[in-house]
Amino acid sequence: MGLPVRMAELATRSGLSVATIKFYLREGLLPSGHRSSVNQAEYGERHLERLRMIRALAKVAGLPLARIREVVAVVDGGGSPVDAMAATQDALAGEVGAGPVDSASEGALDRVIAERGWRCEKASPAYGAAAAALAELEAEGFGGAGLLADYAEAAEIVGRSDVAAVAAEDSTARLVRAIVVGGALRRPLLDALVMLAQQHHAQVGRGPAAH
Amino acid sequence: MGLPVRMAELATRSGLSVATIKFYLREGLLPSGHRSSVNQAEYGERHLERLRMIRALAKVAGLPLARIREVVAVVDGGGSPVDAMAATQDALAGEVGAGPVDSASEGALDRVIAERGWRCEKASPAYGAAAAALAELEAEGFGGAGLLADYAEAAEIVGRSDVAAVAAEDSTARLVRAIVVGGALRRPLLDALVMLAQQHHAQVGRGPAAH
DNA sequence: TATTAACGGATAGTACTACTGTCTATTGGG
DNA sequence: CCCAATAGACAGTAGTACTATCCGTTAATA
Repeated sequence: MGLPVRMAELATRSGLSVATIKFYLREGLLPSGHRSSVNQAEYGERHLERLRMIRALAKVAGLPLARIREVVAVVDGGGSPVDAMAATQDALAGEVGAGPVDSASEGALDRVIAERGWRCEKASPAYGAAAAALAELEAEGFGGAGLLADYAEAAEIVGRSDVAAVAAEDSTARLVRAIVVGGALRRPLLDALVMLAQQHHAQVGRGPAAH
Repeated sequence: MGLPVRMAELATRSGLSVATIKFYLREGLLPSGHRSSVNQAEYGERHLERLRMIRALAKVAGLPLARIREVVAVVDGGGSPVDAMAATQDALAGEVGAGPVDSASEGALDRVIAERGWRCEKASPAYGAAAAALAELEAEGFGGAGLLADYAEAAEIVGRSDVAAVAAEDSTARLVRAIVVGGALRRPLLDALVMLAQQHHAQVGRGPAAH
């Protein structure tokens, strides 16, 4: 009943097919098991955890396997927490920064960053993604000034809460894992909660609900 | 210099290839131009706008074309604002609800919804997505009670701001467009701002920056 | 008016991602 | 001793998002 186990049981425990696990091994997402002979290997708790992490990052956070590989490399690599946050944000922000830079929206972004006294990296993909998203919103005609301020207020709450949650971890390994996995998994939660709040405010805006 | 124009100029103005525009026509993402003969059609401002909208939804919001088709159908179809919000949330939430339902995390979600007095649809994909994301977070060991409350607070700010921004629209057509396009494009902005806030709080947490 | 470039429409092909299936040589467990 | 399981290699598949080519027609131009 206890680990370590062989391939077949790893597959049943994880709910994945043997073929898929082999694929993840080939792709460098899952480390090899402990080889006990030329055609036998044993897999432990960490392999099961890793598989759950891969599935969560792929299905919940929607990351492509190439990004997940970068992210698990940081978890495995024993990098610093700062490295872990940078790698996670790189994975989540994607290649967004390549869009056309709109100086007006970048100005608005810089203004709200200055108002809040945020210290953040202008060269980071997160900054590029924010500028690109804001430029696109304004190009489509939705760029209210109050909106950005409200969003920054909400982002401040979430960012503070995230850092506080992560700072409670004791070991560096757990801290790095919390930054990476938490960073990727908290985002869909926030997005879904925003949709629920929209539902509520849309109803309230139309007057009290009919029973 | 003014519109209407023919295919070649629509391509240069939109920055897309003729082949890509033909593909979007085939896929029902872009309505046909006004036919002036059996092999001639003229495209107007709305086609250019539609192309910008498709690119924004695809590249900024990261939606697959099948979702974009649903979304533009609502914009074109003259549905009610409620329909528009439902369709937008369906497109953004995806098929997340299919995950294993964890009753503990669903209880925590219901509790925070009740605390805030939110009126929202438990059958909506947004609720399913929130429950799934929360269950996954707890499965990975990151489920602090304070975190969910903070997230709900942030979501409330954003949801209120979104509804207020959208309510300012005058015509129903513009309102529907604001709900759909705004709903899809504001999300990456919030996500990027959260990452910037994380950067800030991570630095503050480690003491004042070295110059 | 003759020509040619662009047009709409159809079909086929390509690049990429994420698997899935099959084959082979080996070997541990019954 | 034998057979199901294994590691490893490689080919194949399904889905998404285009991209290229061809065809018959026609608008613009020389």
